[in-house]
Amino acid sequence: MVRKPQQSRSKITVDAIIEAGFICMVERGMEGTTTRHIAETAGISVGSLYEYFKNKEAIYAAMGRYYTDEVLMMLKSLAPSLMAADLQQALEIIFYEFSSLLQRDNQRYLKCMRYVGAMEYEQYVDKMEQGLMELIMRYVMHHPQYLQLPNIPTIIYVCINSGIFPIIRHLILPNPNISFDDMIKGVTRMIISYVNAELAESAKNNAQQKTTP
Amino acid sequence: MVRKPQQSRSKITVDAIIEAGFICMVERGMEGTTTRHIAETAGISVGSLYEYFKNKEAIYAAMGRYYTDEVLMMLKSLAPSLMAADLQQALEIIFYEFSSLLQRDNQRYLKCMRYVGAMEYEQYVDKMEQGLMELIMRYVMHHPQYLQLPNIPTIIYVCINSGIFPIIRHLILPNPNISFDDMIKGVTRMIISYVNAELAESAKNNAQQKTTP
Amino acid sequence: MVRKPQQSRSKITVDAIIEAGFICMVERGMEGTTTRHIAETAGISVGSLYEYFKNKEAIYAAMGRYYTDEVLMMLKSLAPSLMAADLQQALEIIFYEFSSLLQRDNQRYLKCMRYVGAMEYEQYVDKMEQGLMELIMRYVMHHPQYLQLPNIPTIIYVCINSGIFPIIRHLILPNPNISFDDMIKGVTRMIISYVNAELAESAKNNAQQKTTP
Amino acid sequence: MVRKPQQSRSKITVDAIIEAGFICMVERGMEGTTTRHIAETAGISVGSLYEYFKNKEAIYAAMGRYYTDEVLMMLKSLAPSLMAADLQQALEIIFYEFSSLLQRDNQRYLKCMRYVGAMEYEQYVDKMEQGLMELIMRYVMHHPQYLQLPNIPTIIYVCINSGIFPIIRHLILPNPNISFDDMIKGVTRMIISYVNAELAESAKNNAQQKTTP
DNA sequence: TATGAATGAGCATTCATTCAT
DNA sequence: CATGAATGAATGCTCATTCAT
Repeated sequence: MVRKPQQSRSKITVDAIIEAGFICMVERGMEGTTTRHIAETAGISVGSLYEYFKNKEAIYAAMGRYYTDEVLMMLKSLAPSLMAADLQQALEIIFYEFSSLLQRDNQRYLKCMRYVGAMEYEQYVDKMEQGLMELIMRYVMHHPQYLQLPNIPTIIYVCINSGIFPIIRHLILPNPNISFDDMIKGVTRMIISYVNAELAESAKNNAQQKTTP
Repeated sequence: MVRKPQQSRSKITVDAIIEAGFICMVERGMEGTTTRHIAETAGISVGSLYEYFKNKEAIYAAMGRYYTDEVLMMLKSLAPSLMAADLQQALEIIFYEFSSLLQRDNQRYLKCMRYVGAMEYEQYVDKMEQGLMELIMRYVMHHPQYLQLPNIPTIIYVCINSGIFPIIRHLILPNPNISFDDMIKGVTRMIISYVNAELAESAKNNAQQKTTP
Repeated sequence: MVRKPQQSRSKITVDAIIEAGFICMVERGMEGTTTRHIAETAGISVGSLYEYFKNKEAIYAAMGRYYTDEVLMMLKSLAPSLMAADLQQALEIIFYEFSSLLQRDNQRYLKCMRYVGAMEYEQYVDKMEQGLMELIMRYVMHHPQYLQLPNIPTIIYVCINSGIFPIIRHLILPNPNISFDDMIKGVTRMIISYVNAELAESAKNNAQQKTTP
Repeated sequence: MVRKPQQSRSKITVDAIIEAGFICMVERGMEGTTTRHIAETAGISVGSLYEYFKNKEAIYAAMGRYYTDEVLMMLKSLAPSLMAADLQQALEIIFYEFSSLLQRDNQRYLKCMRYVGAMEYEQYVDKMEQGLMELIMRYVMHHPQYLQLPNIPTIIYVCINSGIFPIIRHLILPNPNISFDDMIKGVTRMIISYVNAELAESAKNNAQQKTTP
């Protein structure tokens, strides 16, 4: 039996550093996290840290990439069941999976979201959005009725952002007047209403176009 | 008519410091902003800075309050025209006014939003949310058809967050495929569809209840 | 009836500042005392403080003079009763009066003694020592048997310092093994033994001198 | 025979910092001594200083311990010759050794004594007093006639403090009328007179007790 | 390749002192 | 005379980064 090639020594250390970065972020916040802490947590020396990362910034960048990859992997693994689901089910699956990803490991990624503003996070958002977009397009292909939708890019953009941010917001700062589940339900209903309304309008316009000429 | 006495020297300096804080935030980001920079920008000495603010933290807090007050004032001044408007107009007014507030003075407030995570921003969010809530409730009173809506708190929460965050997001990181106006249009349509759908369902349920017994 | 001439406005303020200096010293220690605190406590502005004293140093100097004067006044007022007392009584009077002076007003002077090292205290010590010396010489005149003592300056120096410092030390850092009263009693006995021993030796030498020639 | 490994690099640096602390204290007094000065004098950077000491306070504490240890070592090394000496010799040995310790290295320790009031010096005093106490008890054991002394703790306390402080006082502020040697002689004679007087009284009391019953 | 001691620029903050009003 | 806002040098301390071993 052939062993899988072991992760290289180097890869292991890099991962340990990234992991340590997340742990420090959770335990002490961004302001309280120093390179020393990260190195200690990773079980290496500060010197070694700089062997693997040019500077602190680079560690944060790697953490961002790591997070992005996790999201993309999650989307990929979700794809099959999403394809088979109706819109409501699909949305709920995504929302709950995403929120559970954010909360994994002591809310590791959620805690980091507080500080995304301080980083150049355009790159990560881009990649994640692209992944979502792809997934949604595949979903539309599997459910051709949505092909009638006008301005698909706009609709997708609006749905993604109106879906994701309220979730993050509620996880960071829960509102006592409204439970997380209710919020998810609300957001889902909103998106479905929107899509249905656009579909209905599109249908009406099409009918008109056929009648008018 | 007697003029109001000029702003006291003290008030002027405090304002100058807050203004300087925003300017530094715009020019150098949060990490790059030091008390020295703020003092210099405000045209005073470091020593004086500490005459007016206990510490750096206190300056950020004052900036937060200042921003919050601006938002509340904007909402207040908008109230009359909103009451007279239909839902779509009302939403568009709010969204555009808010986005222009965020972009005022070299995107001063927008740039600060990047760092809200690093502060204790619960207090500001609370006050702003409360202001919005009040306004919405007044709107509902003026437009009694919306009183039929079930789960009003949930609906309001979802609409606020699904409306505001996509705007902030697009201002910070515009999407080349979607213009700002299209996004606003989309969000507005989504909210209206949502509200209408909820209204319709509520009407149906009411009808059923009357028929069934 | 003729009023006593009031203290001049200026003298009153100077005294208030010195008083404030002592109060701050008691309440916050030397490190914690700022010119602002002193001015506030004195009920005047910082600006005025500098009208009356060249700088902080000058305030401490004035406090030192004030303390010295108090000691000298105490010695003066004690003189009559001391002259009438025997050595043991005289010593105990001085020791108890001195220790109560140090502890007056929340141990004002005792607290200051902790910091004398930081000041140029030569001048104050000189004046106090001179006052004591004078008093002791008067005592000797009233009690001629002590004129027999050899090396009077040395004996006085030793008695003063061996008497005063242990008192200060015990007041600052009381020793649980030995009460203040026991310590005073011990010091008094020691000095008396010393003086008697020197007297005895002196007498013996004198006798020898008379016999020998 | 194998040489002991050299002092570790770390121990050397720590010692250099303590040494630098004393030098700065001598050259610029407590107020004038900054962490920067200490670091410079020690030939290291401020950063390194804080590798070895948590803060400035900790440096002063180490200096205090260092001084205390020197005193204890001195007492230890003196013990054999003291045991063999009579009381007068023993006292003079201690007084001269102590005064030469205080004056070592540009009066390093003497200069520091000026500021002990500003520190929490109870701990150091405790250890030193304990060392002295032990030594004196051993002396008493070797010279059993002193076991007759009543109130031994009081006598020891008084002798220690009446012996030490006048020495410190004269070293800091010499009295032009009294030479250092004369002062030592005086203090020694005083202590001996005191001890002899107490012994005599104790003997008398014992005699009385035997006769009276 | 790994280490961790060393660096020093930089930060927030204080406070004695000045001076325009 | 009195005020207190303004000053800015100075302080203790941190931490990302380097480099000799």
